[in-house]
Amino acid sequence: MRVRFAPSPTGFLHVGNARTAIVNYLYARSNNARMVLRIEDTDLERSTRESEDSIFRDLSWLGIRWDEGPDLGGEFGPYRQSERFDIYRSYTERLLGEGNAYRCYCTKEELDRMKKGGDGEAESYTYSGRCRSLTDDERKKFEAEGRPSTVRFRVPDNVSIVVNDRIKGPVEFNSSNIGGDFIIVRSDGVPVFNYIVIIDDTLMKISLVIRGDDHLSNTPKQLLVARALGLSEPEYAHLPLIMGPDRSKLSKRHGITSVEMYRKEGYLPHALMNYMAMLGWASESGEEILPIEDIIRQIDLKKLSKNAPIFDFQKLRWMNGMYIRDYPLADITILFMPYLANAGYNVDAIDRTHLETVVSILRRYCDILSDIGHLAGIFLDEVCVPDEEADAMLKSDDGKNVIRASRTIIRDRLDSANFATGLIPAVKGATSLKGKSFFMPLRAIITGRQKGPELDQVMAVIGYDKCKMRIEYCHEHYCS
RNA sequence: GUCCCCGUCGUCUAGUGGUCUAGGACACCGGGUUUUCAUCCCGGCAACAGGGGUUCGAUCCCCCUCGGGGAUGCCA
Repeated sequence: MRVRFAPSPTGFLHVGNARTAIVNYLYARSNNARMVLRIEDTDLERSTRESEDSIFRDLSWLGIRWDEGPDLGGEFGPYRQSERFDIYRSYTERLLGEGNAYRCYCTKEELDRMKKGGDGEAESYTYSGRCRSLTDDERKKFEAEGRPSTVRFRVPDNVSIVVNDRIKGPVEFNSSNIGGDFIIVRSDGVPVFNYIVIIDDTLMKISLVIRGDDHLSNTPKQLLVARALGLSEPEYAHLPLIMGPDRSKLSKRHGITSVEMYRKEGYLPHALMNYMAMLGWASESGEEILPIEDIIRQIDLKKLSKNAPIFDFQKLRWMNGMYIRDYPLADITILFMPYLANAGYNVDAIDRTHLETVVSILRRYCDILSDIGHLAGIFLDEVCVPDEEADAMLKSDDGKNVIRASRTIIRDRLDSANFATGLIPAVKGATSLKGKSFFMPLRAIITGRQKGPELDQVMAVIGYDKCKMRIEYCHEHYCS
């Protein structure tokens, strides 16, 4: 059994394509199938090697592994369509020779005119078939004029084509309404997708094509080509497209859509894969967060939803947070380090055990790794410059009272051994404040914020010196 | 326009001719824990698109309508 993922390298890996890749991968793992990575780079203008590299990197980051591809080779290569033109050429000659294809000399301008003329219904246009039955003389005349030509596939009349889709069930098309004779080779000699995709799928012995729903309507064209060429036909499974909140195809204007951006913002690959697997599928138990291995064990094409799901950014975020909280502490600490570095901390200089303690407290506040950036200061900064809320609190009478009392007490009555447990009751007694009017100012002094982890926990971690320094800082700024 | 696909809480889904007073999760709202916030725990709100059939009985099967999406490229 063999499956394939066939991206075109014309940009970053989009989450929609990523889901196709993920389902292919999960299916392959679950059925012990080989996974082929094929690069569909026949759009010479838009395809770039950089895109290809970034797609490889993003797939790898997600944890997707393939068995054959441009980077690994394999017995059915080459795996870039741009390196297979000779193969396609021989098929084109056969099609031409057997009358299943013909040269079309219509220019773009002529085609445009045909579209606009007629009924005025540009939308319902199908190629008129003007060049379908050119005489030898007419053909020679066009050639003599030096007219460039495309190659069109001769679509037979009124033939029923049934796609036995593993997700949708049988879908019937009639050859008479798939848009007429379609171009299979451009005037510059480069073959087009709808033509060569089926050649590659059969040559690469793909048994099941799992791809996006947007290809379903094109499948009859591909099947017709296969029949004309006598090629075997793969099975198909068309995945519903992922939608944006407005129910149109998910795109940039809906939010982040590139896998690369999710990686950079601090989503975990397992969380992303788990979420994407849940988009259109449910586990037997109804659990939504489960190890990839369990998903592989349970996944079943028949259980995939036929509805096009809306991508729920919020739920992905939530799920990522769950992963962050469940991760082994030592590992998640390492994953947080680049984000701490990015926020300006010299992570290598910080004791690892201390860092793990900080992370163990702060990860409860993080849905994505980058969230730690604005929280780390509570533990890692020397002094915490109060934010707007904290500033207002510290300017109040209660605020100043607490600052003064804290300063006196930590300087004169406490040391590093007893301050963490002693400061709160001592200052409370000295100010005779209680409840929020006591804790909120103290929190503002120690952390510069009005919310965050429990104060005694913070103090125990930052230590006497840092605590004292922060109190002195506030005294200087608010009481003098 | 034409062809094709799809319609269960706001969202992702479970369910299948009676066990459905339709289950779970996110979001939202309320409560508890936290003298804060978040985490965590408990509770609540909320859906079978509409209309016809078939049937003793339809969310489930069939048809129509409506709604959404995709295709209709010398893009993939």
